[in-house]
Amino acid sequence: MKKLTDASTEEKILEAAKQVFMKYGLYGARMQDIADTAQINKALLHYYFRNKEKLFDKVFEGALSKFFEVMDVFSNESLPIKKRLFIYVDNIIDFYSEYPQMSMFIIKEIGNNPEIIRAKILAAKKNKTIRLVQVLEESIKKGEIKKLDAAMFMINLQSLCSFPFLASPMFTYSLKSNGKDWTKDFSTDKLKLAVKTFVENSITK
Amino acid sequence: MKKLTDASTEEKILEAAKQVFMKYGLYGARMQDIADTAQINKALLHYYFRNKEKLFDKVFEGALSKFFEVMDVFSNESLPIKKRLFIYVDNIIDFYSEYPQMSMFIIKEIGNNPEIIRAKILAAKKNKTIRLVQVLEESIKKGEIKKLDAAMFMINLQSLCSFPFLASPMFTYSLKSNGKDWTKDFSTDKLKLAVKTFVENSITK
DNA sequence: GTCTATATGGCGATAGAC
DNA sequence: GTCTATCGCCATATAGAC
Repeated sequence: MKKLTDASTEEKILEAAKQVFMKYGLYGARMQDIADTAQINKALLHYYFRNKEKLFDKVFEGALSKFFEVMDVFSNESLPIKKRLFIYVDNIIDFYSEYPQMSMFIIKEIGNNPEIIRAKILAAKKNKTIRLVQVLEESIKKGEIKKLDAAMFMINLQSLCSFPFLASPMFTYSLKSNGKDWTKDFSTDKLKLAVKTFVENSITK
Repeated sequence: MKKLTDASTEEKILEAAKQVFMKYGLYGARMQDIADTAQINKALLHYYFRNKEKLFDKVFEGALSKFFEVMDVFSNESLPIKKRLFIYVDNIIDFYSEYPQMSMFIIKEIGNNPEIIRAKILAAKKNKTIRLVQVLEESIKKGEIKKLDAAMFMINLQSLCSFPFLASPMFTYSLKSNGKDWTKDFSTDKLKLAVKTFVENSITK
């Protein structure tokens, strides 16, 4: 979490908005809450970003471009598939620990107005081409990955990396009921390890 | 989706509420939307269920008891761990294909008011005791599952089974961009197979 | 640019006729 | 039980002083 005191008003707002939107979602988030977090007046939010939706979009755009940076590892053809997958797992989990609700946002936004999202994504990814599924297909053909549909492999991978961040309230709850303290036990390092274990077991080399 | 025309007003409301709450969540859902879906007047919602929260609770209770029925397979001590895991995967995926937004539903409710949820869960699961984590721990000790934190194994499992239903708009979108037709290709059977493949690879026997 | 005060609108909830 | 009309709150958004 960035310090909010030594930044420009605009930066303070964006950082506060990121925190609050990520915690409560677009509808659950309150402009007053964002203003309080940024330690500025509520009217300033509208001065800088006109309205709630535009402010949300700014946060969303920032997240998207980071997302595509992370995906870029799959365009590095020189690395072996296992190495690329492991780097991807590390990077995407770091990304989600900064934007825990990001996958839910993308999901909802895509469901609501796919054309707008398509434009935003095209703008964010610029010249980068994401070929995750193609890369996986080639690896499966070459026998580097155990026989499994490439699309399903990708879905499994995304599930393993995304869901724990969405579901952390549930795990906190259910593990506490089992006498575990999730907040104390959980770390992104543990998650990275767990995901890599599952992924590695489904790869031959 | 049940037919709404040939049902009692109370049933029509509950079915409509289920649909709308599932789609938009507690805060995102609009009473007017529920009334329109049920094809009745908004005031009737309050006549039958007093307020929004109580209506939501009714929907939630129905969901919870179904959920615990599925979890019950882990209390069957006579089956080997692999068999239990596979049955669980089949059942939970069938459950989510009927209630695709259920995990998000539970996650949000737990995040908002955990104490109330704790009471509801205790009421719903009645005499049933869920020991998923304990069962996994024992299996890891016995060497039936490759060395991995039991809690993390459970999280991986939940991720694999839940996330694809939450994220189906995203996969539809991204696979379409790759020239695949997800809606045509995807089936719960494929997902069951993919999850079992990942799980099996992380089990020794 | 930043603030206080206020307008505007949406939504949950209620009153009361039928 | 079902409806129309309306209340009251709260969150977004704006006006206008400084």
